[in-house]
Amino acid sequence: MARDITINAIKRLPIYYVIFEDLYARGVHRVSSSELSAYTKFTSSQIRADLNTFGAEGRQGYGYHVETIYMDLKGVLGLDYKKNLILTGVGNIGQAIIQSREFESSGFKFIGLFDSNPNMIGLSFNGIKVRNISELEDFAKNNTIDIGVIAVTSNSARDVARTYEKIGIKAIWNFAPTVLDLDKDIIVENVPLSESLFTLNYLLKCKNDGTFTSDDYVNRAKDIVYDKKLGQYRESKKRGRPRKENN
Amino acid sequence: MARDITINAIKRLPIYYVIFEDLYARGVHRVSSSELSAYTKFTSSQIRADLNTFGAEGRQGYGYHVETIYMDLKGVLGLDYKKNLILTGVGNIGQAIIQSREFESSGFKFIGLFDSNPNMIGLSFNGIKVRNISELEDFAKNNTIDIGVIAVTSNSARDVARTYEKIGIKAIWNFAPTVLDLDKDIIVENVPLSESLFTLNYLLKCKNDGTFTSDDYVNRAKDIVYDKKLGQYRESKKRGRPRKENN
DNA sequence: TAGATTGTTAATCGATTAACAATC
DNA sequence: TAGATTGTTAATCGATTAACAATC
Repeated sequence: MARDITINAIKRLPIYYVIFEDLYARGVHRVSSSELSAYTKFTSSQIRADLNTFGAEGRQGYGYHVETIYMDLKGVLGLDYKKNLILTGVGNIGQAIIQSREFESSGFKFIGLFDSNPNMIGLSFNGIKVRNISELEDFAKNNTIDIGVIAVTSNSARDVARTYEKIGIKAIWNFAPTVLDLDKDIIVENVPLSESLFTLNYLLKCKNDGTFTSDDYVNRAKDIVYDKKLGQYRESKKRGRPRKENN
Repeated sequence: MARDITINAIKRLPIYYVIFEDLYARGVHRVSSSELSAYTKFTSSQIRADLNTFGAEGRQGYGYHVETIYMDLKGVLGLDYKKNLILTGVGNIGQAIIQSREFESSGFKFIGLFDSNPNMIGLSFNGIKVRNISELEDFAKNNTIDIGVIAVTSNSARDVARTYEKIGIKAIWNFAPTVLDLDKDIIVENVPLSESLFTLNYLLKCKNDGTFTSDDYVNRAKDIVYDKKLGQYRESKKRGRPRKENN
């Protein structure tokens, strides 16, 4: 039976997908939850629970059939059909995304590129011509767009987002460090580059500080909890079923 | 008194920092937890609790003094002193990172760029020459490196990581979609681009599916829980102190 | 002062996990 | 068969949040 699924579990599914894609490409046929645990650092219990959320079936004594689960995950995540993407802002990040081969095998295809810089307009990337952003509305009338990517600088991100909203785009992948204030029914996924760097730096500082005494805390294999009574950071207690007493 | 702090709260601190930086730059002097709630979609309770984790002081009836908290956050996150970065892989993503102005004001400074492509070696970005990656070990002997950035393709990411490990780098910002298997005392922050796109796509699919009936679920202002009894997704119940009964 | 807003507590839900029966 | 590993339950800890006294 399907189990409870939460946003936390949803965010782990792509992680499993990437691993299964790799296993499949390498010709691995079966994998157990404890092997997956080694790859992900999640507990094997959690992995079994997560895979169960979408009805993945393993076999006792065998584990999971890589191809089956890979295809299941493709289906669940919607990576088994074609998605049309457009991108605005053909700068460095934009070009990196367009030219990445990472997304093709999961059905993502760029069909339009836009920029406001006259030097960029007319150039081609991956066989796709860069158009003036003013042509976006017309383009949208003649093409089905599933996802809009924003790869412009912070200043113009809001304008681009509003244009996307106007032409009916319902999903936005945003690389600008800007909070977009859009209609509620538009899904936005931000890629918070600086936040990621700041977190890294903070953990490094804590390590150098001696704020954390175990490397496990820093690597976040374990959760960190500040214990008021101890007056210091400690590994969080395991949630879940308590370990059996040894007598 | 300092409150419990966990990895979840730590990850929110950079979010607050970015907001306070923006408020400060715009000359805003004070901000209340409920205003911050509007920006972040976190509850004002959570914001007050989070700011308390590092001893930030607000004033009743006034809120938080923007400059004070901004400077406090800088100190807490270690963004008030200089960090030396090197980067390997001066491709599109690499160039995007080097040329971003986003990190400078928080003390991050690139001091070395490396690549294995002969066409890149010798070029300069932001006044920094690209060196052959074979020079990295020597470079490390003569320079203090705080953070190593990996912006190469998946194939060579593990090699670069091992070189970083060898020369004693303790913090790695990894853009390659590759799990790095490094010594426990090295902190790795991955930037999982494809996972982010896959999550976006999944939420879009669920929306189109009708799997979620409220836009709030999709935008994740609310947590999503699959309720077995209802047989459908619903908003998760509020944790925390229960609402007072109205009689 | 009156109004606003913090700091903190008390309470609850959900995430997580060890165990183990089931079974391939 | 014997061994391995799943699927699921039962249990617990932590994250979260409404409330409200304190106080600027």
